Amino acid sequence: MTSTVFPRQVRLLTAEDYRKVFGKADAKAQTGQILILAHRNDLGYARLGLVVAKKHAKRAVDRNEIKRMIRESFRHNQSKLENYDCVVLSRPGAKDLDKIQLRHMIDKLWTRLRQNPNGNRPRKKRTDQKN
RNA sequence: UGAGACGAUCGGGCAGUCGCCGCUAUUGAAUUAAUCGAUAGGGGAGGAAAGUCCGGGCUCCAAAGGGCAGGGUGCCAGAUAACGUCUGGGUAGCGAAAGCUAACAGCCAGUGCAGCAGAGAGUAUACCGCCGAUGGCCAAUCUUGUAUUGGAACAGGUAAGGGUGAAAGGGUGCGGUAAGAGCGCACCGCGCGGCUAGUAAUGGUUCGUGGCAUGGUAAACCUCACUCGGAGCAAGACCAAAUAGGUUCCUAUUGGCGCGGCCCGCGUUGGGAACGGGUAGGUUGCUUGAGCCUUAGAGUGAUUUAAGGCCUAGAUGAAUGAUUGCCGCCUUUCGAGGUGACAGAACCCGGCUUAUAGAUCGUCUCUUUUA
RNA sequence: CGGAGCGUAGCGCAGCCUGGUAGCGCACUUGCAUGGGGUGCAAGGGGUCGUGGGUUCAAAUCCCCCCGUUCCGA
Repeated sequence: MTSTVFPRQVRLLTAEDYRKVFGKADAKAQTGQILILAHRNDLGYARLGLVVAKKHAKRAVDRNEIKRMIRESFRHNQSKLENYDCVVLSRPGAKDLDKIQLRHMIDKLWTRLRQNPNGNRPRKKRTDQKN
């Protein structure tokens, strides 16, 4: 598989796919603005799903912007992500970042997800798994 | 040139690289279909895509005739598929003008409402004031009377003035009167009628007539005129797994259980088949349309007629992006930085409303200033 | 995407239909009762009625436009 294409198979399409990731996250990485949850699949390649809440970014333009940046970043980094199904969630404050900051942040998060799958810094322990 | 009014258009451009979503053509996976790829070509957010405030198309449901109730609209005429939209005209207000704004029908059909203040708030009223002619009261005078003069303000009259209020029942002047009053007259305003211009709203009038009402509120009930069935593409149509369940038939003279002493039989259960409903999911609806552009004709105009040309997003955990260079524009501390504002299609159109950096074009006005 | 509501004091709600005075409970402040607290009694403060227009003499209330927020419908 080439490293920079983004065809249909690498997206999470059904509610079932999302439920698996939310039900049991094998890895995660986060900052104040972005949270990534991941779950291993049997397909041999990584897939991406997006959740950008209307509450966090009021305007449709902002939501599209965030989703496009994440997708673009995933496209360039997907070969490193093995067979993870990733769901990227926005958090309040995501809309206040400009495009460049957002891009750098996500690029770093992929690396962190791979190197440190259980990934929290100890002081920022968040135990609740709701959503 | 400056200030301003109205209308229209645009909403960075070109090229390269890496991606995403439809379409068309060719082609591959044994073959048809479906599906999944490959290559090439061509397309891919807006003027508001927004708010969902109106109106239609389209779809299903209901009814199929009429009325009531309820909602909406509201100067007149026209445009339109339709409208609460638009155009033209009228009236009123604002502005120096170009122009702009107006839910702009009816409270002389009825019912209601108007707190506080104020004397009085709707077939007017009498607090202060004014008058007190007339009828009474008191005093003086001499002519002794149905007298004259003066006084008080009892009855009474009054709507000029003060005061209250958002609003006090035409205005000004003259006459008139005890004081006043449309009580009378003139002018202005108003109502009704006539004549006249206009399709009409409405305007004009050296015409006649009425003394003068007909106060405000209908985004109060209401009256009048016109109009409206309900829901919405998450509508609707089609295909249809797993699991559970329904109907019908077959199978077992050789299954189990129950009814029974036993057989037949019946019920239930097992196995199989068919049928219909239908969830997850999928397909469709889904983009050729009251479409756009150009020219010509009709009309003051909205708009419309004819001819020719064009095809211009169709996603569905939801595409339309990222990056590099040049040009253009803006800021600048001359190193450089930014690329804009409002904002992202979700069945489709016609409007309205709201948000909006900047740029361009056209028509028109002018109290001032310049030529 | 479509369709319904709701915004009033710090919090939860009345008042709106039928226009003139914004009220109730909890909370808050002060005083009294108690040695002190809780509790009780009495008094008091606090509201651009979400925003901006319009109708009206007068708008929380009637009518429009915006802004939040909640709930429905595969």
